[in-house]
Amino acid sequence: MARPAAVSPRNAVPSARAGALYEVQPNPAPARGVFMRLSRYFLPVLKETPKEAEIISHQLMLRAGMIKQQAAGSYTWLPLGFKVLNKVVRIIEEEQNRSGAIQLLMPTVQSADLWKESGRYDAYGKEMLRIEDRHERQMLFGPTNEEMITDVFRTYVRSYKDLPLNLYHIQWKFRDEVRPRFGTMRSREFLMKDAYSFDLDEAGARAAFYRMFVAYLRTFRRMGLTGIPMRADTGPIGGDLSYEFHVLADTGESQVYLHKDLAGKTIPPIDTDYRGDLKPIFDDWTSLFAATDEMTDEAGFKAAVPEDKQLSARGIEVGHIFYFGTKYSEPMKATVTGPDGKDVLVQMGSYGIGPSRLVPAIIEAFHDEAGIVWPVSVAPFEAVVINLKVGDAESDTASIKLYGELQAAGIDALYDDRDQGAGGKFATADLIGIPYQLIMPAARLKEGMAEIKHRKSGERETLPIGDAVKKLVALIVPQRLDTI
RNA sequence: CGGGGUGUAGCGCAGCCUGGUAGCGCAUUUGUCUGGGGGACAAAGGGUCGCAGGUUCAAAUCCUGUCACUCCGACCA
Repeated sequence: MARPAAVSPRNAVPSARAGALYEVQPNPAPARGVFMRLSRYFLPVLKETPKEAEIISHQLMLRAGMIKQQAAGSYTWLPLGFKVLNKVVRIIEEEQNRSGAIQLLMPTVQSADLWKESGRYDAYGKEMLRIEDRHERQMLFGPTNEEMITDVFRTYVRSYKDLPLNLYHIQWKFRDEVRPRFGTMRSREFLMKDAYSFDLDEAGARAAFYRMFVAYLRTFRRMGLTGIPMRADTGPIGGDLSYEFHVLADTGESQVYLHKDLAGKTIPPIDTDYRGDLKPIFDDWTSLFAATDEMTDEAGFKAAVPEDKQLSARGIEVGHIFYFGTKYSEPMKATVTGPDGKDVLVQMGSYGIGPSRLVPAIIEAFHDEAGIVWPVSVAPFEAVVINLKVGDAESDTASIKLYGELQAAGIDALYDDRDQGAGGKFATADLIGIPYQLIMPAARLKEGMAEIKHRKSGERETLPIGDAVKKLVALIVPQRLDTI
């Protein structure tokens, strides 16, 4: 958006380039629906819970008509689910772009050759889905893209002046998990945002890491979550630059231990300068203890955190960022010419977020007995107009008018015009988790009154029809969290 | 990959042990009523019982094989 398309990497001046890269970008308007009549929409909700669903998010995603299983660990995203997934993706894109990362798109099916170069073709094991094409060439459905992005990089980038560079894409991946489960929380085919940073030296790589660290804090917060960074295993690379981001939820797959204060910590604001030194923010967050059971144990935790600040919980891993130096640039010979005229191997890092896992993670965090309770920022619809007496001229007219006004006010709204009882409509609205229900009670329309139900609190308020749209806008807009 | 479980109508299930030609609830269709928490009444449609063999006069049911899904464990965004 902000970056001139014609700038050749080769000629780019670092300072000018950095300016373009790290400019704070305005948020594009959220996608709005067209006239969305529920009677004409495709929303196959289920009254009963399919037996295969074990955890609440999986059950609710099936019941709310968000997903349909097609095979073990592989799902169709039905319209409602896809809408949420896209909102999650949009937030990720906004925060990645804001941090200076640049989006591209790499293929899902890759040639085995690249993987042989890095040595991972043999190392990866059965999780990698290997395919043979008609010419009997070895292909694979990508489980990740380090090799490919390194190939892109080495093809075009020659000079240190083109650094720093962070390229990301959001693409479907496939890992042939032995045991997929929990719906899209752990599917074989899954959507992943993976970013890859390229820097001249470790100091640069560290700065790139901090940028992603900050972007991640902001990304999860904007979805209503607190993503807590936890020191993770760095493997053979070593160092301190590997963090997993976990969302706390009872059904989380990992046991996590953390300092209580992390759970309510304020994130870096929208005007955080990504060109500046972000180490203080990193230090601030990482000075408080947080680790998975892979990195610590009960005893270590108790020794590190004062008793009244100890929080032992379950966590869902929703992101992982790490620095791996020259692990791929070395075997794949990705070098740039430094200021001294000598070629150096680029320092790389990679940064993943799983949108298709975030959707169930958000549901794990936000639901009640009646169904999902979406945060506004990722809700499939921000509000639903419930016409309680479809077919009644007065009721229809008033409902359609208000729906139109909501749309005009930029609210992503749904109109429930199904010809059925009130109970069914309420149950559906609650189940699919629309944050605000604008209820049109036939009996009170004559008096010019309507009702707003807050999904989260259950609170209902009756108000003049003329005030309803204004009120909903005032409630919804701040909760989009797109200016925090 | 080791150990269990399950495949019967779109979904949830019964029937299987003790073979006799398939049933319940929800959903769907039509009509009437209803209209503030999955409403009522009436009528209707929908299933080669996962698949392939075998036993038998006869198989959803018994036997063999196979496929799929799923749960527990080891592994993972």
